[in-house]
Amino acid sequence: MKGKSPQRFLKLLRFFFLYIYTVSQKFPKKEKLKSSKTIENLFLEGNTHSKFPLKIFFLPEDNIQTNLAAFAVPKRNFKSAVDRHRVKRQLREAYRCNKQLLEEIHGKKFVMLFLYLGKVKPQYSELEKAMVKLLKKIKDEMSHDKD
RNA sequence: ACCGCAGGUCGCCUUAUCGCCUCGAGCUUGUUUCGAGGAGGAAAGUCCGGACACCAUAGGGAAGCAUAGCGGCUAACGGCCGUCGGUCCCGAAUUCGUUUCGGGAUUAGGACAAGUGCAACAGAAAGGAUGUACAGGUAAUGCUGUAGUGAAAUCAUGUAAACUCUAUGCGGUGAAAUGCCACGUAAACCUGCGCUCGAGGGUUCCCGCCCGAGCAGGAGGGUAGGCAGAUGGAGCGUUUCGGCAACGGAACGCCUAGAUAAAUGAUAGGGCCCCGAUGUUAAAAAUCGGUGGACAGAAUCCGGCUUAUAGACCUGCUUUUUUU
RNA sequence: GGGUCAUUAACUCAGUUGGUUCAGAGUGUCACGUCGACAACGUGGAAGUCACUGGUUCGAAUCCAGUAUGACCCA
Repeated sequence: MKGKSPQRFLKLLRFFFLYIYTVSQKFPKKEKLKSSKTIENLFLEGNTHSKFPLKIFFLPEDNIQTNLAAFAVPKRNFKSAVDRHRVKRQLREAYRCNKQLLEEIHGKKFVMLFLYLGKVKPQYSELEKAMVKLLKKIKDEMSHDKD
């Protein structure tokens, strides 16, 4: 009984934090980039940034409701489908946890594609670092343009 | 008890937080709340066989492909089971020439007495051609035997995973099939062939049958969304009966992924197992360390085959050691 | 999801259909010659389990089956 109460307190605290900071950490179907036409357009006209082991293609788009994101891992670097899939999932997770960085720029929406360039399976923490760095870079650039 | 072989089963567990997909329910009808479910034995390779769909409710012949002792199982099969023969290994008996019996492994195993091809080297001679040595025999002769060469030597020579023949089976395409809905454009332009004297199509060719006004190429324009197909099935489990077995029948119970730029995850902790080190006479316990926990991710669905696979468990057989 | 091919010396390829005489060419490489020296040229040599594993056969780079790797095609 005595041991339970601090644990409960911590739980509540965590809930509080999550509620305040991450308004929406969800990543439903609607936020996935699916149309092959827009992807082709993205490759043709989009800008790129890279921070090893990630590379991002992005393009501002007007007539969409939310940011759209897609993830890719080349078959050349990972032969096993299981490994490819796993890296993709980790990328998706990293984006999901950090996508609120982009939502602070109001008015502009993006289409983007993350490409994994490494040849070995990554640690999640490295991926997350790279992801944060890239998103911040875009944010800075875009808010600069606005001014 | 240990080692090896064969067959079979399983193939990490659990807690918290944050997510993903499907289905059901609730209402405040929304980027919501609650509940239930969410990868494999190979999902893999795509090597076979089906179901299903469309093309004539699929015809005749040719070509092509596949299979190959015999019998059975099956929706079907190139699969599986049984059995005969061949080859190899082990053991026992034996007249020690080998043969017989038992056990195991393996086997694409029809036909060269229809025709054609090929048969290196060696050898006299490799299929219509000849003849060495020795012995025997004859009226006479490679007429006969042995030796010698070779995988094979006159014996219907060997070879069909050589062409081929025989028997059997196979129409084609493949969920990117097919049907419906929505959106959009160009029913336009150029060249060739054709419109009942028939282009073209029915996915190799010919015949037959059917369809019948477009077809082929060029440049260019539009779209590349949704729903059905599509997840209840040759389904799974238990018991029992028939059968040597593969498998089949009956009864009872169960519902078990359905994505589509493609869900089934991420992070942190605990346990279990494995490896290494410390420890100990030896073992055990304990402690510390490990990007340690195989192979691998459904894509219309089933039945096989093949290949990859850390570790754990079960059954049978063999060998060695100890005890009785 | 479905289909078609390839793999021979360090590199680029013949040979494979039709089996034994069979592993060969060019480039590169090594040695020698030529030259005062180098290039070029000439002569000679080395280098391969014919991708791997089985099977058929007297005999397999070649025939058959499986595996691995690579390439290409189909809306």
